[in-house]
Amino acid sequence: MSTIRDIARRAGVSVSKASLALNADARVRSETRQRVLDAAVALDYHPMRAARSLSSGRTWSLHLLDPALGATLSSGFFTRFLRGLHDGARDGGFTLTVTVPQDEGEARTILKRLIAERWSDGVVLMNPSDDDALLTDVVVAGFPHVLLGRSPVAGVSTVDNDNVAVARDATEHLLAAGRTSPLLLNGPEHRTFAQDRERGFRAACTDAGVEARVLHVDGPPEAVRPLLEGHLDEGLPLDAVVAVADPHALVAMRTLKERGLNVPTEVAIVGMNNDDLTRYTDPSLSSVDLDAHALGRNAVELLLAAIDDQGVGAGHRLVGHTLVIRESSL
Amino acid sequence: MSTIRDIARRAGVSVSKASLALNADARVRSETRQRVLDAAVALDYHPMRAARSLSSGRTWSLHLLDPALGATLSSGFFTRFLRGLHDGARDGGFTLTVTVPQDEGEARTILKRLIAERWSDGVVLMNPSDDDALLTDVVVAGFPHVLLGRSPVAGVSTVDNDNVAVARDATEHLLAAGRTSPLLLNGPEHRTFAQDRERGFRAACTDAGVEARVLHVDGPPEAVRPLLEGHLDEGLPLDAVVAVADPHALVAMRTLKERGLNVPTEVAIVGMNNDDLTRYTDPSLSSVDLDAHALGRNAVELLLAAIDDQGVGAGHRLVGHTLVIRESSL
DNA sequence: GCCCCGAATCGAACCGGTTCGATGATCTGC
DNA sequence: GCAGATCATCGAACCGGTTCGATTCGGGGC
Repeated sequence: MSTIRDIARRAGVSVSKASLALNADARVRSETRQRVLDAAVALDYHPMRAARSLSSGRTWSLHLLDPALGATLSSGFFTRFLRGLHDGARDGGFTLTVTVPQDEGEARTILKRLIAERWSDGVVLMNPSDDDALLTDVVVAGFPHVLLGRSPVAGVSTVDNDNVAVARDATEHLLAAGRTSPLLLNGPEHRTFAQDRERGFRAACTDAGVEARVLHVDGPPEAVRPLLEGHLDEGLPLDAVVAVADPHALVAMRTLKERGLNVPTEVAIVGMNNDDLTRYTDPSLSSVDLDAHALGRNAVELLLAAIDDQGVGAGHRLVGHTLVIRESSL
Repeated sequence: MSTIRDIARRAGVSVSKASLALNADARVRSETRQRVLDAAVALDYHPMRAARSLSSGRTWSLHLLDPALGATLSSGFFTRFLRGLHDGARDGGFTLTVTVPQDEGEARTILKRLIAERWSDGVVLMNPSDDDALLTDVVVAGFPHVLLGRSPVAGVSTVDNDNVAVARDATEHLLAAGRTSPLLLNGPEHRTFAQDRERGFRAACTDAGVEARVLHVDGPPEAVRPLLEGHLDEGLPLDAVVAVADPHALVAMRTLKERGLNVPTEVAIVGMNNDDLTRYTDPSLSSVDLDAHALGRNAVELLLAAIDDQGVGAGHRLVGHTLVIRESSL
């Protein structure tokens, strides 16, 4: 393993000049710089990360902190988001590190260590639960960060979809085809994304002059079944379902079929997240693609801006979505 | 931010003794150690990662290098594997870093930098393509590593399932129910896992005295459709399908239904990887769970052993699997 | 009472980079 | 031709830990 001192010796310059040359500093003549670079190539020199971090104060790494490891979202969403983060980080010369705490408490401990031990220059927060402590921590510490989703705490940078529009678009698509009794299978009532989606759903229903019905699913996708059966048992009309996530849509589809209702002729369904397998189900599932990759890239952009300029305030980005129409809503 | 010198000063000891105390060295009296620890807590001291790395030569981080980011596997598999890696790393006091090269060439560059810049103590290799260069690199460098899958190159540590048994179990399950015309929808012929699974499939067929038919799918899951249609058009008998991955199974299921064949009564199907959504499809899909979490944990264990004892040779671990029976093979 | 050994302790060196401050050389302008 | 500014250059300090080697101290054995 060669060090910068080896390079300096071979190029016949001092260590300090070698460092400046390698970092393209203007104070070194281009002819000298070339000699240093040649030496570096000849000796297959690579600066040691730890040493560089120690002296420069930059770690050149970003951190993803996700208590659920994307478990509550569709799995395809998580990998695409990760890839988006990664691509952005790489373009900025950064590395991506992932930590998966078991719960919110551990997440806080890890976040504190992460900041105190200075092993990352910034952090991406995913899926924090309703406890705002984590977000408050990061704001108080003034540490570069970005949250996926909408923040209940002020001063937090965020990247998100326009969830109102996401739900409105899905609903309008169903209503435009002449459906008149739509149902929203929504997430837990207290989560902001669920509130936004409900607002979008209701707006579309109002515009079309139809009644909006909403069920809140708290728990695994299987919880959809009894809720939906209850809805049908009450004799309420139903010819369109908007589901907060694809697994919920699939459980709904299955439940409806078992009750003798055909999808999509009698009931049309649209899910969200555009999970990998949606195109292979029977019938294939329409879904709103949230462009997880773009969410990731935008998250990193905000993060890098905060790192470069610590004084910058909280930033916010909204990322576009796409309705992917498949058989379940034809 | 407090440093170890602050701790030493407050505890009234030298910096060196503070360091020893913090690392629980036997040379320091427990009473003195306590004083140091108290000082550390009082000042909320956290040793800076970069400094520790530089002096100790350990980065306390592991690296996952995956050109495909699990894209070729079911998405649920990747996150479970990642979680297994993460849990193992955490128990060993390590951090997990993920890098996602665009292709095999970039993967090699990154691997070389990773080793040269010493930003990880070990690397987990996933999905290297058929090019053996990457594996050869890591063996030549003598760098701690572990490969997910079977290695075509000698001297590589591996973690894998017993793919022969995986396919045999799935096939036996179908044949035990009285099926007599099984078909294996396998992966690319040149991949070792596909070869192993074919062997297991054929073994089970031979034992049961039925003819083994195999189709090789190279490309996206959609490629299953024309292959399977060709098989049916030839008039070949078919009452059982073993698919190399769940998406393939779903495409097969769909194709069969469109040809008027009922699943599972006329044709039973078993997939592999036990993807998240398999339980929500219609009918729900039987699948072999490869215990991705255990694969991850075992990978880390091998890695840590190699890091602690550089002299240790290549290690190999086989992880058990579980057949999850659902409606598609009843 | 003396010597030896081990334990406790500390200062200093070290890891491999970056950056500051001083020095000497070259150039400009009058 | 010389003062003053500009520039290249280098040694040394620094980042914050770990670890080596030397020193001091106390206790046990003869």
